Amino acid sequence: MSERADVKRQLILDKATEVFAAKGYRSVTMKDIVEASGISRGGLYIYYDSTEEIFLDVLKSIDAWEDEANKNMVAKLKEAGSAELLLWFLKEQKKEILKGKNNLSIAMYEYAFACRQDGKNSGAKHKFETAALVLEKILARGNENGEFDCEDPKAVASNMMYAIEGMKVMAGTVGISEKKVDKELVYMMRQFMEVED
Amino acid sequence: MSERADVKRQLILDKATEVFAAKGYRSVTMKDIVEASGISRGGLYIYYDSTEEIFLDVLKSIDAWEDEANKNMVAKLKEAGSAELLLWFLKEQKKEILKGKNNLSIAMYEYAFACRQDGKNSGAKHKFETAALVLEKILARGNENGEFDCEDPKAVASNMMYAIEGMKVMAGTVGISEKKVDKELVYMMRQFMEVED
Amino acid sequence: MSERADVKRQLILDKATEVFAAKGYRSVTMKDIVEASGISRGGLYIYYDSTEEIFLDVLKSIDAWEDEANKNMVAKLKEAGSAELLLWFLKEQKKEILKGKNNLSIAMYEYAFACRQDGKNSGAKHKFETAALVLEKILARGNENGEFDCEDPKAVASNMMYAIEGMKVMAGTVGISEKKVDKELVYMMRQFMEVED
Amino acid sequence: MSERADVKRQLILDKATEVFAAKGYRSVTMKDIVEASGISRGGLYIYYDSTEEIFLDVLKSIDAWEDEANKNMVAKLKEAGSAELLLWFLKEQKKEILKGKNNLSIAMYEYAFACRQDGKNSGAKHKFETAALVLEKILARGNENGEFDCEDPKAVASNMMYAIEGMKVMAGTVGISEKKVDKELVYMMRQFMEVED
DNA sequence: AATGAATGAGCCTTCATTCAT
DNA sequence: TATGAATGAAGGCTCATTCAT
Repeated sequence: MSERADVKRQLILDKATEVFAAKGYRSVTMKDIVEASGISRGGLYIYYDSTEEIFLDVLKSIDAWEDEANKNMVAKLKEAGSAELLLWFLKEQKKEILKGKNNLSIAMYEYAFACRQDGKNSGAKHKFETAALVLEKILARGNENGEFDCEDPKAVASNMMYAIEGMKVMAGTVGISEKKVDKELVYMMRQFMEVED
Repeated sequence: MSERADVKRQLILDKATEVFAAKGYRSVTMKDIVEASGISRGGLYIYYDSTEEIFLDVLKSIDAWEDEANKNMVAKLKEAGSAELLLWFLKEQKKEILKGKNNLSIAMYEYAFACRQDGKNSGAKHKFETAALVLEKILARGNENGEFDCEDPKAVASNMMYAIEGMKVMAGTVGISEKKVDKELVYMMRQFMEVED
Repeated sequence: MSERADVKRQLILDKATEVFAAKGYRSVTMKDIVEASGISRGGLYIYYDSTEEIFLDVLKSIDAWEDEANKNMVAKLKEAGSAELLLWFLKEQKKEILKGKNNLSIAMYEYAFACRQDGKNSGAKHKFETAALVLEKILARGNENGEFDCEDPKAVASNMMYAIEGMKVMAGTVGISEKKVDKELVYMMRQFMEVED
Repeated sequence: MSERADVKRQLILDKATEVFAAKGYRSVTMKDIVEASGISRGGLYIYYDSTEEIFLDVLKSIDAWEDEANKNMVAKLKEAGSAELLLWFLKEQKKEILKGKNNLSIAMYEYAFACRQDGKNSGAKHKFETAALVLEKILARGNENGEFDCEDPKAVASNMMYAIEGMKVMAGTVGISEKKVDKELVYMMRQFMEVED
């Protein structure tokens, strides 16, 4: 029953995602996931051999989801207004920032840090670069159709993503208010478009 | 006695700092620090009861050092040129970013994340805000004396610090090239001053 | 039904025999046998409840085969020459010795040792004594018809079997060369008959 | 405190020897040895990392003892009578055989079998060959001084050792009576000397 | 103060055995 | 019957922490 197994794996992934969001990467034990997912110790080992394997699968499923979202956004570049797309993009980023102490950023950084020597791919780089690229395309398109005035979309996108990354991390650790996030986003938008307060 | 003890504590702190920079916060064990500092298991417990206690002391010593540096910088605001001070400030930040996979940022985030519920103060917030404040003062002063053209120093400083924070984290995990850092810093400076390539 | 079941049991026994020969007794797990026999975990339990039960059945099937062989040999005592029978007997023993690291001797000893307290019959004693008895009969018959000159066939048979047992064990563990085995067998035969080199 | 450690190691070895003699090699767990030696789980790991390491140390200590005994015996070859030495040698072998179900032979064979592929040295071969060599020297010396009449000491020694090995294994598994052992030993001695019943 | 051996709690992993399908 | 997922007991190992010296 491959389907049955998939359902189980999905259940494990869902619960594990919560655990990683709540505890980070390193301090998560198989026991934590066993308890969160409500299956037995041995049962978990049928599907996954280590927390790392589970974490990588969590990342993969998130990646899949994000790639899909990014693809959709790029597809809409021609039809939709750039400002509209930008707002949607930033809203997503904001949502992720504000998940704050319950998002996966810290876990991802812990993991990336833990295996920085092993040449393992943590996905963090890909995630960052993909988002930057999407943002760059939105800006470039907005330039073309006159919605934005942005000399160097690549540079602006890169800078914005670093700042957003910084906010994610701060949010995940010491916290950040929604108002503060809005302020930052508006500040950044003003560099290439008019924003009312 | 007390002096002797201080010497010992300092030795432990120095070695522990290296360990935390290399391994992050969570995966550091007392054994790691025992081995790094070359004193005995029992000996270490005379001075510190846990890795957390040691880590907090590491943070404290760094804080002290940075507060000193910041105070110096503020003191120089009147005498020195703002551009000069800014360059010095950014050079320090760049240095920290480029320490990359061997800086304490990840450890600090891990710690801040680990104790985000306990209301313990991780120092990360203070560090961030202090740096932002110094930067803001530099910008404001530069505005006053015509070196910079920066409408909202507070907003600019905040944004820059988030981007710098983002770079620190990326540097500590997936890596970042010096060229890239320079590019970002130059981009940010251009918002309020002229920078040659 | 019953026949079908017998076929299955035989399949299991065959594969299990290989497993025990390769891994000994104690370190064989149900999983090993499941994998070797290609049936399911649950399926195996329909036929056998433990590795011990399987092993005992393996022993039984070997015993049955050997008893048959021994019976044949005794039956031929009158018709065939004693020297000829002896050679056949020793050739069989030699074959078993040289199976070396893939024979069941070690597994049998492990099993016998494991249940030496429980009063369970490991079959090892029976196997040894039966072989000794057959050998004794061959020697006695050879004495009668003048082929051998052996004062005490019982003692000789017993001694030979211990030495053969010793060789089996050495073969199964540290290894033994065919030349060495031949030398030993020839040496033993010379005690009661003439053997050319 | 190297001495302190040695005492502890010796205690562990002594208790572990009993455990291996009683349970063989494979089924011995660290827990068994922990319980037998009365120290804590973690404490045992200070001295040994695995049952294999302990077992190898057990073998080493036995080897050392036997090498000493063998050396003594060879040293006495000139002074003492060969028959006397032979009796002493066989008495030792008999003693070992009759330890029966509590000797280390089975454990040694289990170990040798377990690591027959890895090229690890189990010591079983060395033990066997050393004993055979000593026996051969005793026989040769007895030949020289007329106490024995033994054409080929090497062959006789080898054959005897295999038979003795066979008895050890049988004794360790299915058991053997002292009377039976005596009978076998006397039978073997008669091949080269006169023995009264 | 200093040492490092000793302790035991806790996590990892495997495996015999059961059970729903 | 047959399957293989699921369970939980048991053993391996590490590490924070204590304690005799």
